[in-house]
Amino acid sequence: MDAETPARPLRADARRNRDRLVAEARAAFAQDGVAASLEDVAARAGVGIGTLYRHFPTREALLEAVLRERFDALGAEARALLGHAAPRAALLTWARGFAEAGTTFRGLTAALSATLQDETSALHASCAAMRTAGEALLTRAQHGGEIRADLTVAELSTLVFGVAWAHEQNPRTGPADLDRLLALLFDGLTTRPPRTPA
Amino acid sequence: MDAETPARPLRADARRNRDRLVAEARAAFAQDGVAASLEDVAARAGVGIGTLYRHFPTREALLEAVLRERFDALGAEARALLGHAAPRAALLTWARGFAEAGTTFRGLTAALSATLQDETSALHASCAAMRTAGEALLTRAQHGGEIRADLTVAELSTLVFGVAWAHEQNPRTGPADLDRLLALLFDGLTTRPPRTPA
DNA sequence: TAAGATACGGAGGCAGACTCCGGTTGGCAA
DNA sequence: TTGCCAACCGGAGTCTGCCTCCGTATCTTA
Repeated sequence: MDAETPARPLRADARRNRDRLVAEARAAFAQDGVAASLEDVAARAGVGIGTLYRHFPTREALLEAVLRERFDALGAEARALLGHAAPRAALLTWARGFAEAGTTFRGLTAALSATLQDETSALHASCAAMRTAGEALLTRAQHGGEIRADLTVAELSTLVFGVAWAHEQNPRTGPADLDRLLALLFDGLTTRPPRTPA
Repeated sequence: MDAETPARPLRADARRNRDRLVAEARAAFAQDGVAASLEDVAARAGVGIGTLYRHFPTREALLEAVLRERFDALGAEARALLGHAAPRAALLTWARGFAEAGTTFRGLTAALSATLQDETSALHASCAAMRTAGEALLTRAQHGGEIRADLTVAELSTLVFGVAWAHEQNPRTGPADLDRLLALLFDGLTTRPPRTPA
């Protein structure tokens, strides 16, 4: 599970190439979305396409390497939120982080959503900690009576990703719009006395 | 708005080929999703790829032809729902139809969402009536006090498409799951006394 | 410094989008 | 019925990107 310490350390040139590939992939994904040309990534990094594929057999593997740091941070943040006094607010904060992570690159939500179905994918494993922490936050908020008890983690993730994706589709929106959509999701579309902020 | 009556009627062979292309495209999209190979569509229809591109310059144009009937029916249904006694239930019914239309073919929600941003696209025009009818339904439900007054049509469409997309991502789900997700969206995730069905 | 394990690179095969233009044909006028 | 030509057809060709394979180059270690 720790790609940083394989049985044998990488040769110096291999290590160098791998690092440059990750850096250039990040730039390419940011510019062109997750569908960026891998040949272009290799060219930017000054290596051949064969080298890219040796290090990262699939696009998802490369994506995972690029996102690893972000995911780790989000998992840690989620665990920290468990100590937070307000369960519902903590869950909402986690959901926002989850949604934002999914919109880092254009098309990322779709890629994540697809690979999360596939338990053999590198991205799946990489997300697991983040989701597990989310589950704990959800359970706590439900025990506190602030979030409906019939909601499952799967449903919550699905909805949050759906909102993140929908937000990503509209090029004219900003972070405030994502907050607004998440608030609508949490509060619902129906008129009822607003819950006082937790 | 009426692509069926151009300045000059199509020549008999052209008409025949166009009809076969639409029929085969529907089958191919149903089988392989909206990313189905257009060369394959042309082959199934027994015409050259050039013929396909002459009739439908873009994948969206072909998609529009395939979906036209469905969209027209949904617009009509939405207008009929305006006479419905229960505004909130009527809006929810429309939302479900909207979401279901978006999941007819795998990948359709994404395609629709993308082209709806582009006012020059054929799909955009084709959806306009459907969305306009939805706006009327929303306004009515808001005037009745059943749906929060601060919700815009744009937000509602975004959220419904987000839910439809998220539902489509999970291959293990059925129509009942879509209903459940839409119910969560309408009612919200927060615990409050449930609204009595309108 | 030499051997061999490790890594590199890009040619090449494949697939699908889209264009272009020589050849074909349906439909109308005489 | 015939002849004409605008309208239409078809698929070869070009381009882009994915991914594999293997001869060559480089690093590491003894």
